[in-house]
Amino acid sequence: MQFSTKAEYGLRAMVALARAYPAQKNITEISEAENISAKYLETLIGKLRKNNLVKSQKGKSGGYTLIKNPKQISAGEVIEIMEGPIVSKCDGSNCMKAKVCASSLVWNKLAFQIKKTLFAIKLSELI
Amino acid sequence: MQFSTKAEYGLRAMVALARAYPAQKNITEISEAENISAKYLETLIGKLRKNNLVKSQKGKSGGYTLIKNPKQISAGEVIEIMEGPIVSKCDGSNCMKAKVCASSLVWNKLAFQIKKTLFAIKLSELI
DNA sequence: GTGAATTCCTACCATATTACTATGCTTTCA
DNA sequence: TGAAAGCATAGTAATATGGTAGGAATTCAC
Repeated sequence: MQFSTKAEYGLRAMVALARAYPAQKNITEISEAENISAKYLETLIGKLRKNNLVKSQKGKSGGYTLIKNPKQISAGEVIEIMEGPIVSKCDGSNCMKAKVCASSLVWNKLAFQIKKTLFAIKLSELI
Repeated sequence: MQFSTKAEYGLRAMVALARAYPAQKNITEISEAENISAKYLETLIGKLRKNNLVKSQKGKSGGYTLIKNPKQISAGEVIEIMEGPIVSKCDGSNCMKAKVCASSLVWNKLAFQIKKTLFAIKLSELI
């Protein structure tokens, strides 16, 4: 039940950008400040850009900026983008033979609580 | 952020044993009822035995029984055994260079909520 | 307008994990 | 005594993880 470094790195990069907001930061600055491989971070931050959490400026003196105010971006948004949807299990196909899918109650409760927790945390609180 | 089938299968097996409690069930019975590969389940249930959640009776007419009452066993116990500890991130070694480890707040809050949720659900509620 | 600094794109790669399967031994009861 | 159960260990195909490599495209400072 570990989260991958993708979620962690993505979140840390977003917080770094939140600190600079509304100014921009480039990959080198973020990767050095956060001690994350620059090349890897480059591919990760691409996901955040494609999902409209950050915008980029190309070319010399380019970099990245948050698209929204840090108050409007939640940890849940970031983590879902980096890791995919939260706890989607037991759609029925796995446990059709069991009369009642006993474990679905667990996954549903859990997914609800995780989402509630993560979407309540805004980047502005993490600066 | 998916849970593996190990957690799911382990939980379903435990619920199946809870239904039978205090009688025993064998691998074939559980695997057929839950539609889980018998051989795979055998290795999974071994973990539950080594962690003292179930006891086994060997030999002909053998099988497995819960060691405690279903009211005394939580989903959290089962899932931690099957998947390892819940959300242990950010021990400091990853993010020492950042002045404050911004993401640790997220993982700590999250781990707390996940544990609270999972340890509050008892097998007796899932029957 | 040239060059350096930056992002963007795609492919590759080593390792670990997952979800099994296979084989065979050991134990126990009918 | 033999069949039915659990126990132990190893193998394996597919996928995910956590990167690296190389270079193309863009943009700004000069």
